[in-house]
Amino acid sequence: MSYKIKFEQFFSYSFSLDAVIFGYKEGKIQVLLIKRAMDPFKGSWAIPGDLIYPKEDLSVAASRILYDLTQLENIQLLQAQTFGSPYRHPQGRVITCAYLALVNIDQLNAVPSSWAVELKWQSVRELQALAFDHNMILKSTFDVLKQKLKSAPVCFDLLPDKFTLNDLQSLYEYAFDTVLDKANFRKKIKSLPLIKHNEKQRNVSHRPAALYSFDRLKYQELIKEGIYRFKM
Amino acid sequence: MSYKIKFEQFFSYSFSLDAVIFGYKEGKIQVLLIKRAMDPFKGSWAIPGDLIYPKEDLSVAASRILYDLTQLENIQLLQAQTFGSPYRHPQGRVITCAYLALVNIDQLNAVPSSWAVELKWQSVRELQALAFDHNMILKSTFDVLKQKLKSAPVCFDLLPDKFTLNDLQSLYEYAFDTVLDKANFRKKIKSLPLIKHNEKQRNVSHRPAALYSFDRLKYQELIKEGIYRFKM
DNA sequence: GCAAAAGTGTTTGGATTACACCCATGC
DNA sequence: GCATGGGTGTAATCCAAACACTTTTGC
Repeated sequence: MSYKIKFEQFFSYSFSLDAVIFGYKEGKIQVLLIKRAMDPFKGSWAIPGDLIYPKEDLSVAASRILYDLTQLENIQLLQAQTFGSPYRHPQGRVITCAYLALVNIDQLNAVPSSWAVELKWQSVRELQALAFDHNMILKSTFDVLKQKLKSAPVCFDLLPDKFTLNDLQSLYEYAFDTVLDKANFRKKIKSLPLIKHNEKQRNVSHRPAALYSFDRLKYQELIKEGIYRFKM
Repeated sequence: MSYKIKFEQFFSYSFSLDAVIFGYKEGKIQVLLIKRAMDPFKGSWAIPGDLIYPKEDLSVAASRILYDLTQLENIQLLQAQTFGSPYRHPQGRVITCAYLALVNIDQLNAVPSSWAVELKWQSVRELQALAFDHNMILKSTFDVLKQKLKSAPVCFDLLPDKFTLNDLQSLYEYAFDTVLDKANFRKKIKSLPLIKHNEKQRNVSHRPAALYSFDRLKYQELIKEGIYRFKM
């Protein structure tokens, strides 16, 4: 069988990358959205994303695009699903690959730039209609996040450096839309390398909770020794 | 910031799909490879894959490409990773998305066609150097397969309709490169909806093993009721 | 003292592990 | 009978769930 289409015509696609950035604030997992200054979908909220350059590697492009639109730097991006429905972009065939990252919202300063005129964090369970097929992309990427939360200690990327055990529990409860037993949750995480600080919560009208940090070095050691495997 | 590159120039990529087909034979997980009749990598073994058509959906294209090269039809394909290193294809920028499928080798008849001159099943743990970055693609896709084997009853797609419990155990042992306790393995799978046939193995110089089938309908029911969750 | 949330201990039943043992077939 | 794998039972242990209880803070 031979091609009915000339070889050159195959080179008529475009490829874009979307950076789905997840954070955690006020008990909710939130996603970073930008308001588009250009058509198509001018004025709509969208996941930050743009076309790749000809000689750019995918993950490098994802970082560059995220920086261009939000000024965020040094964020570890992870590949999720690829979307390529022929008519997903009104101006031509654009196949897009979603990347995801988990960040601590308080420790970074996102600023809208390039064609992003505005920027906001929106909780993933209260989303309006987004540009393109971005609702679908978000849903799929959130599923990848949930998978990650079960199998790797990425929850600590979402939390501030110092957090309470109840913060940690609430994060999992929000992510999986369940209620967990406090005592059992604490037993479960006992095997994790956490540092307990002397510091405590302040200005709460109840017993203040202890503050913890995740011991990344110790975690690396445990993994290297092969004794421990994270599982939630 | 504005683009230094004209919009049209972004439409100078090509996009391909690779179909990583896994089977199970002679106690080994095998992958379907084709021998390339064209440059680049003429004569090399490769994962079946080709360029997408302009108006084609990704999964549809993956099925069409698999059919073009191997005559295999009606195979459920599942998206895995996307690979887009700028120089992975010597003739231009080709980003590729890997799909995977699990098949029963004995129940299908793959025939090399189009530019595939030859075809073979090769065990995934004894691979030679493949064309392009296909060794990397295969490794990554095999990881996805292992993930699937843990979380969904896809093992039965690899096995013949009637199989012994030892076949099933050997499959998992090969996939995860471990040795499992027979008695404990059987206890674990007791919760699975298996049909035990009256038939037995033949012409073996030891006690013949009973033959089983996977009860897909019952499995669907169990899942719908939400009582059961597959886990290995 | 009271409300509110932090934090801990105990019991129970089900799953996992290790290991020993019996069974059916061909030769 | 014996070699070869098929197939099962048991006890020890670990783990998860359910739930009750104690502690510390602000007001």
